[in-house]
Amino acid sequence: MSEQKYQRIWKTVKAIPVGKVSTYGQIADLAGLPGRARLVGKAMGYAPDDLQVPWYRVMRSTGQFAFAAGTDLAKKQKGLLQEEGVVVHNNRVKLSEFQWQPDLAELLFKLEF
DNA sequence: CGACTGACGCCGA
DNA sequence: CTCGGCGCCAGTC
Repeated sequence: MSEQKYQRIWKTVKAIPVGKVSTYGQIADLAGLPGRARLVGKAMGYAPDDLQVPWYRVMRSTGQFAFAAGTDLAKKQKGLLQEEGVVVHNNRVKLSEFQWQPDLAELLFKLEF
């Protein structure tokens, strides 16, 4: 199995700081898998609980949640983000304000690729 | 092996 | 802003 890819994706997602969000596409790029946004989505679903991957900080490139408004997961995601101070409006987040802007030093330190 | 299915993304109408 | 269409790729049937 391509366990290796998932490991890299999970590690990258864990590097997202509290109070910030990222997108599936951005994670794919940072994990060295450009164009594999869908794979990131799968990786979130397969992520083991004990890894404590902050999947709720990852959304679509539009700032929309990955789930339809009203669903359990969407509500959970909204709650968790608001606890971190991220403003959520109509099932979406203002990326221009909350998207994670990783700097090289941070990536080298946390990802170690 | 082909068809279908997504926690996606971009572009054009 | 909404649709439709296409690219992408691991899993499943």
